[in-house]
Formats: sequence, C-alpha cells, structure tokens
Amino acid sequence: MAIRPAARTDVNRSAILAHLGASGPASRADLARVLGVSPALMTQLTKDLIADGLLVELEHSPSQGGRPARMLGLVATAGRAIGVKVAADHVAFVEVGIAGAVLRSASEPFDAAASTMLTDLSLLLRRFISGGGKAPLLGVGVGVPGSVDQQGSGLVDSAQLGWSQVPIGATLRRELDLPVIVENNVNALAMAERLYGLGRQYDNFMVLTIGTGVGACFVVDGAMLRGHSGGSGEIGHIPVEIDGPLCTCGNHGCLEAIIGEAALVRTARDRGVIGEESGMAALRRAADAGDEAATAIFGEAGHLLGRTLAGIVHVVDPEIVIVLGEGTASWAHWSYGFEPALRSALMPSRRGLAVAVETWQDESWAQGAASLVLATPFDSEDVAGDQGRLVRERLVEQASPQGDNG
Amino acid sequence: MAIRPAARTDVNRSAILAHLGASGPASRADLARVLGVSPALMTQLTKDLIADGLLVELEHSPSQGGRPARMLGLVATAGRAIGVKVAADHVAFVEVGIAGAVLRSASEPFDAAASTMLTDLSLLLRRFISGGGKAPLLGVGVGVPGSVDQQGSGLVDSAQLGWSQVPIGATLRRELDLPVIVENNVNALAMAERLYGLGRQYDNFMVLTIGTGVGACFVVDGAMLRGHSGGSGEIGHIPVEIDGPLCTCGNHGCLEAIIGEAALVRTARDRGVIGEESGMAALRRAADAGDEAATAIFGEAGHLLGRTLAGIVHVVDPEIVIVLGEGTASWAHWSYGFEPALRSALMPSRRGLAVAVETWQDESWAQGAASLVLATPFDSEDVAGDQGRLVRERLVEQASPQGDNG
DNA sequence: TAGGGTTTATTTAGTCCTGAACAAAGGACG
DNA sequence: CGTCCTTTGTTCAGGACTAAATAAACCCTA
Repeated sequence: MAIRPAARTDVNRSAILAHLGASGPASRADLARVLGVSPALMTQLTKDLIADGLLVELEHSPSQGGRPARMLGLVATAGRAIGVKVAADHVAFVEVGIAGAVLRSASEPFDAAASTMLTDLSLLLRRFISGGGKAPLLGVGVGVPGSVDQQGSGLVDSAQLGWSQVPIGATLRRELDLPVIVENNVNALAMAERLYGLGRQYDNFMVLTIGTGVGACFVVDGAMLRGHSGGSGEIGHIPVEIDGPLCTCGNHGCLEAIIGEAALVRTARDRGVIGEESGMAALRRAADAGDEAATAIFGEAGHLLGRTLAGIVHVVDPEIVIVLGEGTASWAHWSYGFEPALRSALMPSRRGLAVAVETWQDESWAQGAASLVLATPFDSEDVAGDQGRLVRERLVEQASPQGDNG
Repeated sequence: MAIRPAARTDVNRSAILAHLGASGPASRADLARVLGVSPALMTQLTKDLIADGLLVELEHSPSQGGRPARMLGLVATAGRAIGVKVAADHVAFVEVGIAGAVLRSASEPFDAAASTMLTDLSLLLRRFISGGGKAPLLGVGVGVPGSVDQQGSGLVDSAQLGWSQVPIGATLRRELDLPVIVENNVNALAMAERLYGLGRQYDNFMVLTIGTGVGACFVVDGAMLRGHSGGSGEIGHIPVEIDGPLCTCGNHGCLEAIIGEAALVRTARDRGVIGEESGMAALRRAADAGDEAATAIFGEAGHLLGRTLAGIVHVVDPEIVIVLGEGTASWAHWSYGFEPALRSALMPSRRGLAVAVETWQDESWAQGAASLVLATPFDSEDVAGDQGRLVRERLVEQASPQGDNG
C-alpha cells in the first residue's frame, strides 16, 4: 500500500530556474520565500546550480535596510529544450531556453491517423531540431491529448488521435537519441503554469482548458494529481446530459461532446448562425460582432461549464481555477453564461472562488511540453523514469566545462 | 507558494500499530512490504515503538526457507482513545484500544441546535469517559458533518448541524483537559479505512458515504486530499438538477437534496409508498419485501449516484471506490440502478473500476473519529497542530515505565 | 559436513529537507 | 563614531527516508 511520503515532485531546483527565467534575477532569500522552502535549502540548491554552471552571482542589489542581496541570474547558454504538441491534424514545435522562454516555434501538418505517423513525427521533429541554437539540447517534451501510462515510457492512448498503446516515447528516443518525456497535454500545461505562471503563487489550483476538448489538471499541495492510472482530470467526459450527443469516447452526453469546439460549431451550423463550411473562427467573429444567436451559443456553453465546474470545485477544493486553451479567445462570450452559473451553483462559502483567464498563445501547448523537460532533471522521485536522469546528465555534462570556478 | 514535499502524513508508525491490530502479529519484513516502506526504515520505526513500550517481540515464526521471522505484537495496555460522532439529534461514542478495535460504545440523545450544546456534549463525553478502561487515554477524536478550518483548532461550520464557527475543539480541550482532534466525519472514516480497512491495500482510493448526507474523501498517493480550505469531498453539493429541491446549503438541486435520506423519505411519502409518519426504516422494509415503488426509489437514487460518481471518477481517477454509511443497508436496492448507470457513464477504459461496499456498523463513524487520535501522534507535519504532540507525549510518558528493557 | 539459496534484519552512507544558531553586511539614530 | 536593528546568507544538527551491503538464521542438496 505504501503510506509513502506522498509523491514528491521536488520541482525545486527547476523552479529556481523557472522563477529566474520568468521574473528576472533574484536573491536567495527571495527565492526561498517565493518557492516556500527554507533559506538553508536555498543556499544548498543554488550552490549546486552555480557549480553546475546554470546560475551566476550578479551584482549586489541596494540594501533594503539590512544586508544587501546578492542577485542570482541564469546562464542563458546552459541548455535548451524542445516542446511538441501533437494534434490530430498538425504538430507544433517550440524551442525554449533554460528559463522557459520561447526561442523559436513552428507548426507542421501531420496526420495522426496515418500508419506512418511515428516516422512522420520523428522526421518533422528532426528537421525542427536541426535549425536549433547552439546551447546543449536537454531533451524533448511531448504533450498528447490522451493518457500516458507512465511519464517515462510514453505509451499513449488517445481517443482524439485514434491512438491505442502507441509507443511514441520509445520510438522517438530511439530515433533521436535524446531524452523524451511524454505527458498528457493538460498536465504539461499545468506544469508550465506551476513553473512560469499563476501557479507559482498557489499550492492548490486547477488548470481548466477549453478548446478542441475540455480538460483539467489539478495541483494539490504543490504536486500534480495524476490519479491511479494517470487518468485524472478527464473532465471532458463527465456525463452531463442523458442521451446527449455522441462523444469521441463512445459515450453519450459527455461535457466535451456538448461544449467542445466541434460541438459548438455543429450547433452553430444547425442553428444557421454560420455556414456549413464555416468553423469556430466564423462563430467567434459573429459573436464579436454582436450576433445574439452566436453569443447565445457561447453563453449556453459557459453556463454548462460553470455549473459542472461548481461540482468539480466541491470535489477537489482548489484555491483558484486557471482557464487556458484556444477557447479562451471567446472567453468574453463564455463568461456571460459561465460566471452566474458557477457562482450560483457553488456553496455559499465557496462563492469567492478565484477564476483567472490567462492570455493564450498558439505555442502554449508546446511550451508546456517543453517545460516538462526543464522540470524533469530535478525530480527526486523518478516520475519520469530514466529520462530524468538522462536530462540531468546532459545538463551537468555540457555545462560544467564553463563553470567550476572552485 | 511552497513546492514542498507534498503534505506528508507520515502515518507510518501509526500504520504499524493499525496493521498489527487489524491483522495480528507480523514480522518486520512483512510490515515493510505491506506498508510499502524499506526494511531499513521498518527496523528503525519498530525500534522506537519497542522502546516506547508499544510493541513487543514475540516468538520466532517457523521459517519459510530462510531466516525465521521475529514476530512483533502490540502491547494492548499502551493506550486507548475515544471517538465521538456528532449528529443533529444524537452523539455516539466509542472507546478503542491501541489497535483500533472497539472496546465499548454508547449513543446518547443530543440537540445540536440547543444553545447549551457545547456543555451538553462535554458532559455526555465526560460521563462516557468515566466508565473507561485503565490503559492511558490518549485523546478524543470528534467527527462532524461539516468542514473544520484546521484539524487542530476545531472551528466547525456545518449546515447539517446548523453550526457556524463553533469552537468545539477549544471548548472540549479546556473542559476535558485532553487532546481533542476535530475532523470532517468522512475524512475520519477514510483515515480508519486507510488504517484498518480496504484502504490499506490502495494508495489511491475514494470513500463514498451515503446516509443522511452524501459525502466523499479521497486518498491520493497515500495522503488525504483536503483541498485548499479543507473542503474537498463535498460531493453532496454537486449540482445535478436544475431548479431541483432546496438543499441545506441554500442551493437547489444538489445531489444530497435528491438522494440524501431525508429526500428519499420525502419522495416515498409523496408517492404514498410509506405513511407520513414513517421513515427510512419503513422504506427499506418495503423495498426488502419487494414493493416495486420502494425499490424504484432506491434504484433511481442509485442511478443518479452512479452517473454522478462516473464524473467524479473521471476527475480524480481512484483505483477503488469504497462505499460506506448507513445507506449501505439498502445497497442491494441502490445497486440495481447504480451499477448500470456508473458503468455506462464511465469511459470505456475505466469500466473496470472496483467498487466495494463494506459492512457498516452503528459505531463506524465514531470509530473513524477515534482512529484520528491513533493516527495523529505520528504525523510528522503537524496537520493536527499541537494536538499531535500532546497525544505523542501522553503515549510515551505513560508507556515507557513498563518498557525500556535496555 | 560443506556449500548454496532464501528470507529476515541491521548497518552504513547518502539525499532532501528543516529549524536554530550564527555570521555578514548594510542603514538609522544616538 | 558606536550601537541597535534589519535583512541576507551560511553552517550545523537532525529527522525521515532510501539503496546497497552485510549479517543472521534457516532450508536443502551434494
């Protein structure tokens, strides 16, 4: 049974890099406060990172009334990572620096249903990598819309992609000779959020994504909630309507089958709001232009989402809900139905629940995947199996020649 | 933000006592395997427990082909604990031994709405304690149907009891001069389940209770999921019916307002299945006797529960759902609607989800509360605040005189 | 009877973290 | 100028745990 010290994701070292990358140089004391660890530990961690050539001591900062802080900054050349988003009809790539910032991105057509999909993917990926920077490449993170048996191995099941037990991790590792980390795309996003976004400030938060699908990932006491079989957060398949529309999962009336992008577009077509050839872009334009039938579609979706989310909040009790995904482009319209439905369905004591909608960029999914690579080397439990060790090795091996000013 | 090593509930030492209590004497190697820790740690932990006089080495057990195991057994006189269940119209008490077994129990009428409720409770409690055994009393665990701000302090909000910010913990501590641990009743039950029940075998499970209310508690990676404000597991207030019946929480259409005991009885009366004066017992008798209208009521409730639970399972992904509560007495009737609704609403890959219905006893709630006391002294993070330390002190203080055969 | 295999238990070294004490480096104020 | 205060950073002891090596105790077989 293992009453073990609860999955500790020891994201600490990585969080240091992430924080410095996102917020610029900071002192050890600041880092300790922000990351919620003891100053003693921060001394230790930064010592390691400096020795590994990932961090440098900068100038003193002006004193705040006490001893002035010695600022720490990233060594930008210490490493980089590739992030990949796999969708049914395309793949997106990003290259990020050690601080998590996007250096380069690309998107390519891709047919997930093709029999040659794995070689296709590895070819596209190799091509993208070949144009990369000169800092050591630490590894590749892959985000997929589906469940991954174990982060390390990378066996993927995905209804959206039509994949069953696809060994994407093993294949890419063999083809590219690089560490490869495969993870559910929403989980990857939550990791990025934890490292670079609003999640830095919260120990208990929920990432909610709306777009093609509807997904979620929960961070509980600072650690990602993966569930027994890595399948937590599948809120798109909460049953919400009896005898509702058919979902990709095979059931009827799943949330995603009603408010996923495909469902909204279908509804809009059925109601004649957009043409049979038009898609989400047209629906959004109509709503933006004030078309009441169009805004009603988003409002209804928002209502259903809000009501369902209230139930989820009662189950997990997060401090904040962070909304992400392509769908947030229309959030103003969703919000119209979402806010009242959520608040009124929450228990009175929870009505103050914080909901944040973050700006969404095309490469966000891929960036989330890349953050897996940057987070992994410092994962004390080997959630990522061997891959964590491999990334770690690449990091110190290639960085130490410069550093080591003993 | 604290990316801390995730709330570790270090239930280990307590789990040793619990396992020995529930399953009889065992070897260190067995314990290490069952509890999922290293043999090295088990050596260390048992050494402490033996030094504290809580464990003794027994005879060797016959060899299994290798070195024979030295069995360890509990020292039954090392301590006892009191568990209290608080309901709107009564309180239930149990006294348990250090192994968690019930030694004694009682139930008393109690009016939670009375202005004198706190002194009433402390009087009843004192009376129960006075009849107790001679082993040192380690503390009192109190389970309440509501949310507790922090386990340690014991400020209770409960719609069911009509309590708002009632300082039950502080009051009882002062009146009884004993460690007092207050916790949500379902969480307490989950702790008992983790220590003594099916939960021993699972790191990710859900406890589902049906009865007066509908509640849940999740154990994730071996640790109890408490949520940001200690309010996770409130599945009774998931909105399931638009403009449904009024719930005690003030909203309409909550799950609990439809399938809670009061709701079922009301439905039965409205449909003329039972008389206006009759209650749940009559409804159950009718169903047991084969009354189709009665079984239909349970079947409908089961259906709604199953469908809602499917959504919850998609969110949290437990390995097993353990059903408890007074309502399980009618489970055969619930099951009729529950099973098909649950299975059909689950994603195909989750259809195999295990659901276990455990036998329910009147004192189970109180026993759960008592297990909090037994689990607390070994909680390394002080989830229970001072109370953990206090219980720990009482334990070693009173036990060491006998032990210490250095 | 010696040796090999098995299982149990302990020791040792090491990781990751904390809390407490302390040192270091400034400002403010007499 | 010296003293007090504040903040930063480090060191040290220690807790909780693990992995690996080792010892201890038994079985079986040659």
